[in-house]
Formats: sequence, C-alpha cells, structure tokens
Amino acid sequence: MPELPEVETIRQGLAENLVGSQIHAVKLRRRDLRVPIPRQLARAVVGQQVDKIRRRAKYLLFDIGEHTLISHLGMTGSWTFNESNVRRKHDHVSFHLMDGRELVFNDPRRFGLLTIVPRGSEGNCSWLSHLGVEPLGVDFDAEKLRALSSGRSIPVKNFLMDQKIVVGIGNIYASEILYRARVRPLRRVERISMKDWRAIATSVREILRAAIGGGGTTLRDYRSVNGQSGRFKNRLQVYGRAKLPCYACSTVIQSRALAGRSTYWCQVCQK
DNA sequence: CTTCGATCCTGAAGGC
DNA sequence: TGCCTTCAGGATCGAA
Repeated sequence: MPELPEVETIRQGLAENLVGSQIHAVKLRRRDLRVPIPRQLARAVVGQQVDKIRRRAKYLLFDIGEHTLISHLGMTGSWTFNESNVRRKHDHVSFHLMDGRELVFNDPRRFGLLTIVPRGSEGNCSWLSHLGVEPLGVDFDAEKLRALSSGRSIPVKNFLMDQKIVVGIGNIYASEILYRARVRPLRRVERISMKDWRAIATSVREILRAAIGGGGTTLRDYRSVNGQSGRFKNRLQVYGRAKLPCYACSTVIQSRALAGRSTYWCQVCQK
C-alpha cells in the first residue's frame, strides 16, 4: 500500500498527535505478521514517553524511552486513533495512552512489520541496514543513479523500485516518475543517458514532494492518521489509466505486468 | 553475482 | 444472491 509519500504523511500525523504522550498499556491481539511481533515489545514501551517519530525508507521509527519501535505497513497496514470504541477486524495491536486515547495498528493482509530494537542500534538492524539512498536526501542525484546502475541491465522501473538502490518508490510512483521524465519503464538501465538520469532524478524528487504535499495517494485502503484520503490520486497521469488517453498527447496509455506489477506508460511521450 | 517469478495474506470487484 | 477468478501502494526467497 504505502510508498514514501504515504509513510511520510502518516509520520507527520503521528508527530503532531503522538509525540509527548506516555504509553499506559499495550495490547497484542495477533502477533503473526510478516515476522512475529516480539512479546517483549509491550514491556519495553509501557510507562515510557514517545519522544520522536522518524522515517527511513518506508519504515516508521518511534523513539520511545530506551527503545526504537520499527514499523512497516506492507500493503495494507495503517496507524489510526480509535475514536469510536469499535474493535475492527485486523486491529492487531493497540497502544493505550495515559490520556485515554488508543493508537491502533491494523493490517488485514499481515504483510506489515512491528518490532523493537535498542535505541541507537536501529541503523545496523537487519531491516534497515541494507537500504539504499533516500531520494529526498542530500546525496541523491543523477550521478548517484548512474553509478548505482553500472553493471546492471534491469528495466529502469524495477531499478527505481529496488529498495537496496533507492528507497521509498513503489508501484504507483515508479510509473508516474518515469512518465514525467519521459522515459519508458521497460528501458534497461544500461541504455539510459546522463541526460535521462538527470530527468529521472528531478522527477523522483518532484513527484514525491508533490505527493507528500497532497497527503499521499488513496486508491482503496490508505488513510492518514486522522482518517483523510490522499489527494494525489487526482494528479496521477498514467497509473491505473490503461486504454485511456494520455493527458498530453491523447495516445492511449499502455499497460503491462513487469516483475509481476502493473506498469503504465505513454508510448509517444516516453522514449 | 544478477534477474525474475512465486509466494505470503485478506478483501474487493467483476464475470457468470 | 452466490460462486469463482483476478487483482491489490510490498518484500523476500529460491531457481535459473
């Protein structure tokens, strides 16, 4: 479900609504996510205050007392405050706060992750240690992309979605980024010029920034912490638009599965 | 080593 | 209405 802009939107919502709160109790209802939620998670955070919420790639990092809680949303994970006292299906974990509020981690497909590590050690834990460059960080640029692509021959869309190379880009934004950069998703990275790498690097930043500004993209499940839909879905140019006319040139948008993921592009605007 | 398909899981949507 | 198939914002594993 969530790519970098959605995770960043959730991070901002949690930063506004959770930082400074003290945890009163934790309820683990279902532990078997992608990997089991450690039992000691509750003991580690109860009585502690949430100091900071950070993001690395598509992971959320909650600094709480002596620990850092690490969460990944997989395809369908969400963090919301339970305002209605209704227990929904797939509410796997609840954090009851001292002020009476309840923060819930819900994840129907259970591809998500929730674990805990000692604070300060998160950078070398197995979940975060092999991640690639942050696309909105200072060391992301066209030269970096070209260097990372050397010796490889995968389609550029797969390259952009590989979290060991560059983090945060998923299936929606990969198609949108390449449309904006005017590069076809199937083009192999060995055939991409420096000029095109520059267009791609610029598009990566512009699309992700614009999507964060719009509060992310909601196709079905995704909601921000306060329950709002992402407005960037109205700005999608190609994703989900197979057989519809390109907004720029009216040619029908192509679609094809690539590495098992649906991929969209304009045969005329993109080369 | 790289690349690619299968796989984990649940639910929504569409065809008949 | 129901039953069946397909597909879904991700990441990992193993085969080639």
